Amino acid sequence: MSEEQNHFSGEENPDRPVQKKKYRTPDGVPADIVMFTLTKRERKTVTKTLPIRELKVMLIKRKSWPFAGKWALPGGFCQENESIYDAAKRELMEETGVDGGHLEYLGVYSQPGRDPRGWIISHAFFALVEEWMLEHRQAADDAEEVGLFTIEEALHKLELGFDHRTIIEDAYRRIQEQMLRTTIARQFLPQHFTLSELYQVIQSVVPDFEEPNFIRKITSTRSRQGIIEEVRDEEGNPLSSNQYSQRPAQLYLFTDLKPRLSIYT
Amino acid sequence: MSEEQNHFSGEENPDRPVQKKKYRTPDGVPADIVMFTLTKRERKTVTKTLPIRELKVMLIKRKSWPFAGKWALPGGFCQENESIYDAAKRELMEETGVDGGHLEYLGVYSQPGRDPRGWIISHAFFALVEEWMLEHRQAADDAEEVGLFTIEEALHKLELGFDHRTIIEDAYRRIQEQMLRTTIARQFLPQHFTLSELYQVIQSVVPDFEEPNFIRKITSTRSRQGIIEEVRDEEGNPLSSNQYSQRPAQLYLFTDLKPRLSIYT
DNA sequence: TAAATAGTGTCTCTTAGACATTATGGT
DNA sequence: ACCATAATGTCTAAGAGACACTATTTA
Repeated sequence: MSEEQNHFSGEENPDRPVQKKKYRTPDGVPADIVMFTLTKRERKTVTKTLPIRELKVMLIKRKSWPFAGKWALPGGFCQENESIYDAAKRELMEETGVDGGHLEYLGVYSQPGRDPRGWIISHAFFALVEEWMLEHRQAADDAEEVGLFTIEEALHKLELGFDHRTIIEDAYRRIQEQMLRTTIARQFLPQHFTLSELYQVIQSVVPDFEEPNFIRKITSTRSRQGIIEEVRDEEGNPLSSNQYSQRPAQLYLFTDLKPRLSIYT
Repeated sequence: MSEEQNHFSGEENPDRPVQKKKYRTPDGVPADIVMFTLTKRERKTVTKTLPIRELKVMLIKRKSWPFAGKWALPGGFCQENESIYDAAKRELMEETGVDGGHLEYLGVYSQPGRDPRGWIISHAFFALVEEWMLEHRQAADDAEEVGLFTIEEALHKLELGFDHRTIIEDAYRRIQEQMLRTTIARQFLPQHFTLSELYQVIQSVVPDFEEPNFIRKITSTRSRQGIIEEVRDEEGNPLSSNQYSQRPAQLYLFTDLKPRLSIYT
C-alpha cells in the first residue's frame, strides 16, 4: 500500500495540497534519555589506590499525572522545527547544562497503550555524561527530584513509569555492547589514562569482562592495531602517572581508529 | 523541562484528562523498508560452478505527489493500534506476500522538511528477503512499478524521493556491519550450505571482505567457537553436496551461538 | 584430461593463556 | 618492611598468514 493512498485526502496539487487528514495522527513524539554516568568513590587504603567506579543512571521523580510519584527518564517533546536528535540534544543540555558528551540513538518505543495520555511514540537515547554535569542539574532546578541509581536498583528496586524499565534494560544492553565494540570508554576517562583505569572502566560497565593479561594483550596485539597509543612528551619520552599507584604507570590515549569486528575473521 | 508542562493542557485528572493539545503534533509516522535481496545468476561454464550473487535493493516508482516519477522505498503509515515494528511487518507482508525473513529496525528520520506533505517522521527498517518473494509482488500488483537495483545504481544512478538515498546509505552500512558481526548470512543461504557459498554471500554484501584461508580459519578456530557446525546424517557421517562443484563439499549449518565481539579481547 | 571447486601440507611468526616474578615509591 | 598497583619472564599450545600442493568428479 502506498503512502498517499490512505493517509491524506488524495489531492495531487503540487503547490499546496489540502491536508485534511483522514486518519488519526500521533499525539506527540518525545525523546527520552537514559543518562549514564560513572561515579568515582575514593577508597581509603594505606597507599594510593584506584577509586571505586560504579555505573549509574539518572532518573527523575514524576510530580504529575501520569505515573505521579514514580521514577522516569528525563525527556521532552520534539517540536516541528527540529529533528528527534535535536530534541534529545536540547533535553540533554537542559538537564546537564553542558553541550557535550556522547549522545546516541537507542530506538523507538511505540507499543499501543504505552502512554495513557494518548498515542505517544517515544524515542530513546542514551547519553554518557560526567558526574559533575548532573550536579549542575540538581542545583539549578529543584522542582523535580533527581536521583542517581545503579542499574540493579533502577531495574529491580524502583517503580518506574511508562515502559521505561524496558528502555533502561535495552540501554544497558547497548552500552555494554558499545563498551566492548567501540571506544566509548573514552567518555568515562580523561584524555590520558592508565591501562588499569581503562580496564576498570570497562569492568564497571561490563562486569563479566575479565582479561587476566589485559595489559599484555592490549599493548601487543596486532589485530587490536593501535586503538590506543602511548603518550609521549616533545622529546619522545613516554609519560606516566603515579596518581593511583606508587609505581608510575604508562599513560595512553585513544587514537581515532575504529577496528572492524567480524565473527568470521 | 518535563513532558506534561508544555504539551498537554495541564489538567491532572487521572481518570480522563482533557487532551486539548497546545502544540502541533506530527502529521504521520510511516515505516519505510529497505528490502535487500541476493540475486543468483547461473554462470555458463564447462563444469558445475557457483552462481553469481549480487546484492539488490527493491524500490518503487512513485505515481503521485510528492516525488511522482521518482524511485522510493516501499512504506506505509503506522496506525494507532500497532507498533512501528508491526507496521513495518505488515508492509513487508504486503510487499512480499510472505510472513518471514529478517526485519530489523534501522532508525528514525525526522529532519524538518524531509516530507513536503507536512511533519512526517519516518522509521526505516531493513529486510532480507529471498528473490522469489519479490516476484510475487510484481505479479500481484501492477499498479506500481517495482525495480530491483544494485546499491551502486540505487545510490548513484537513480533519482530518489524524500531522504531515501540517505536511508539506503545507512541501511547498506548497517547490513555490512551485521553481515560480519552476526549470522544474518543465514537469511541468504539454505539451511545447509557449503563454505564457499557462505564466503560468497559474505563477499557479495561486503566486497572488501577477503580471507584467503577462509575454510581453514572458520573450521578450526576456538574463538569462533561453533557458530557453524558440520551437517551429519543419522549415523554421524558427514554430509556433502556437489551441487556447485565436481568435488563434493562438506555441508554446514549455523548454530544458535552468538559470539560476543570485543576490541579489547 | 581439463575445468572448477574442495581441501590439506608446510613453514614461520605471533598471540593466547596461565602463573610466577620483579619493579616502584610512598607511608 | 609493607602495600597496592605496574609491568615483565617464561612456558606451551594454538592460530594467523602465505603459498604450494593434492583431491574429486564429470563433461
